[in-house]
Amino acid sequence: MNKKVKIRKTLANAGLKATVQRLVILETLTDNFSHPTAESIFKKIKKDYPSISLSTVYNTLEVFRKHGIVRIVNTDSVTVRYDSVTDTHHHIFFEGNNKIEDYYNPELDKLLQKFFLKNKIPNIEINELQVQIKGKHIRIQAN
Amino acid sequence: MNKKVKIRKTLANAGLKATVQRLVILETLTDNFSHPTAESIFKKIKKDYPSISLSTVYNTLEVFRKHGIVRIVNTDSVTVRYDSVTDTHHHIFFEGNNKIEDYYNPELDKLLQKFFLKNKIPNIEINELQVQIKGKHIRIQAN
DNA sequence: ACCGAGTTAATAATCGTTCTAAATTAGAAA
DNA sequence: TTTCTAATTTAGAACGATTATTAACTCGGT
Repeated sequence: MNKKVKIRKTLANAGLKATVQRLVILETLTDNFSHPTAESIFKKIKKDYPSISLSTVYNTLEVFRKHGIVRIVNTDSVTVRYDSVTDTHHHIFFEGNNKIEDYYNPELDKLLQKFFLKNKIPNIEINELQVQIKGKHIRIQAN
Repeated sequence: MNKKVKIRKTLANAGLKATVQRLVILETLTDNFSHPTAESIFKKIKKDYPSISLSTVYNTLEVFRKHGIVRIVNTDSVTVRYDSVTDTHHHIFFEGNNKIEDYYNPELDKLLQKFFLKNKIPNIEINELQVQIKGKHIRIQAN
C-alpha cells in the first residue's frame, strides 16, 4: 500500500479528518526516524507549505498522541520529542550527539514480560515495559 | 551514621561547600521518594527557610546533577523531576496519579546485561540500562 | 454548491527554566 | 578571631517551549 494512502487510512481509523496539515505532519513524522521536536517538524514543513502555523503542529501532535498515532519519547532535556512508531519498542540514547534511535527486539520484550510475571510488583497492572539504552557512540574498529 | 553528617560527607566528597541551601535541598530530596520537581522542593523548603530563592534550587540541582549526586527522571511531561538515588535502578510510572517509584532488582540488571552482551548493538558502548515500568495503580483483592 | 462541526492561523499568555549582576557567605589563610 | 577571596546566593529579567484564545477557514456529508 502506497504511503499517502496508508496515512489517510491511519487518520480515518482514528476518526480524524484528513486535512492537508495532518497529512503532511504525519508524513514528515513517519519519514523521519530522528524523533524530531515540534519545532523541527514545523521548520521542515514550512519550506513546502509556508502557511502552516507552529500551533497547528503542536495541536496536531497532541491530537495524534491522544489517538495513539504518535508517542512522546522521554528524554532528560526540557523539549519533547515525537515518535510515530507506537508499538512496543525501546530507545537508544546516544550520549553527546543527542541522537535517539528505536530498538526493536521481540526477544527482549518476551524476556521482560517473563521476568515481571515471575517477579510481580504489588499494586500495579503493567501495560508497558520500555528499556532506555544509554551510551557512547563508538566507531567499530577496522583491523 | 547520622543523616545530616551523611549529607555533609556527600557534599565534601564532591568538593562542594556545605552551604545551608545545599544541605537543606539535599536533605529534602533524600527524604522524599516522590521524585519532586524543582518547584515543589522550593515550596517545601520555603516554609522553614523563607529567604531561599527558586533560582538557587535550580542552580543547586544542576550542580548536584553535574556531580552525580542527583539524577533527572525522564517523564513524558514537560517538567523535570529529580531523584537523589543515583545507583542503578528502574522507575515505575503510575498512570493517572502521576506518581513515580524507584524499582530495584539486581537480578533484572544482570538479566539485561547478559541480554545485551549476547545481543550486541553496533556502534554503541552501553553505560546504562534502565527499564520504565508503566501501568495502572490497582488495589490488591482481599478474599 | 451549501452547511455545520471540526480545524487552523496568528498571536497572546503561561509555564518552567536559565541568565545576569550585585550582594552575601563559607572556609582558607593570616 | 579577623580578613580575604572565590564561590555561592538572591531577585528579577530574559528566554524558550508549550498552551490558550478566538476569528477565519475547510472538510466531508447532504
